[in-house]
Amino acid sequence: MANEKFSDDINQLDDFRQQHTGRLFLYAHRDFSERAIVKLRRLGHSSLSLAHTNLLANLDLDGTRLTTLAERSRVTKQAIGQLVLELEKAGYIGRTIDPTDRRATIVTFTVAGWQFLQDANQVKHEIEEEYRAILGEADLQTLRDLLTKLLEAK
Amino acid sequence: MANEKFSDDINQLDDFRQQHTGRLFLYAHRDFSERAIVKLRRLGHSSLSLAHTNLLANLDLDGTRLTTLAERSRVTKQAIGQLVLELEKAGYIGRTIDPTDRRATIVTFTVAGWQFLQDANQVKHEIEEEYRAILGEADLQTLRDLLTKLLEAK
DNA sequence: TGCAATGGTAAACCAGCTTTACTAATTTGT
DNA sequence: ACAAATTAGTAAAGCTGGTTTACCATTGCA
Repeated sequence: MANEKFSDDINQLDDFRQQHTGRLFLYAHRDFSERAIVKLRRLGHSSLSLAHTNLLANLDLDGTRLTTLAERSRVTKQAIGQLVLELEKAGYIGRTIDPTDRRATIVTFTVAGWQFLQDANQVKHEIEEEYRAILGEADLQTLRDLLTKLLEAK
Repeated sequence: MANEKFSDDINQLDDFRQQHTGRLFLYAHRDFSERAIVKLRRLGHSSLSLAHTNLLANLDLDGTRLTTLAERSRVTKQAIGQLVLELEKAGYIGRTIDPTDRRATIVTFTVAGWQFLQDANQVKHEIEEEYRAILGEADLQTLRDLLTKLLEAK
């Protein structure tokens, strides 16, 4: 069916076939995420993933409000709420009611959570080391800089 | 609670706070995806997104087997099956049984599907033009090259 | 005192897949 | 020639990492 109708356009297909940049971004994220999860599992952190490490990295030592965490992580408070729930189940954080505002929840580290944060940080460094081995120090930095520039221009 | 226990470690937090590369990839993909969906909607293609464009770009003019599409798109045949279903509902593709192998399905363009493919291609070019405006021609190419190198090294 | 703003929760959905488990048709090995 | 393995595809659930819509409880301000 398509043959006769579209044969004039066949030369366009070469252009269509080129992998678009969005697809490269998707695969890159998944690559990083998969590497991270494997490493976290090996360090004994099951059931948690990259998203949780991001939350913990935004937690102050003396505890942080959920809404503040949401702003810092650049996601909705509902999303943070879900991550907090999972981290709480894993025993990595605790919640207390803010005495100065009883609507608010203060999220704090536990000892296990502090260990998770350090392990997550190590994982991050390991993966970036792997990337450095592929691209070299300068090009990894270039990649990060270009992505940052692209996202900040939005 | 955390205050006394972890105060020695406070200097480590600076390192923890650095946005990891995986997060940059995630946001970059979402940025591309959002731009694409907005543009596709404006061209009259509702209910379809980036993933569908990727499938269509791998369709031969005379039709292609579902399994072949999956290999070219680098996803599972289940994933392709889902996309095919949605494209079929939208009237962009048709399916026929392969007469030489009755297990197999041949996926072909419709006229509307061909139009969608051309529109999707235009959208891709528009977004990359927007990125070019931010990074410049050379740096956009560098970004693409670095991502490709990273993914091929896997 | 009343009502909007703020902190948080609940449930459904979106995007783009994968894993697990299966059926039907075809090919291979003996 | 016929059973076993392989291949094409479907079905349903789950995963990663969120968002939107709708809501309740508390607080702040006029």
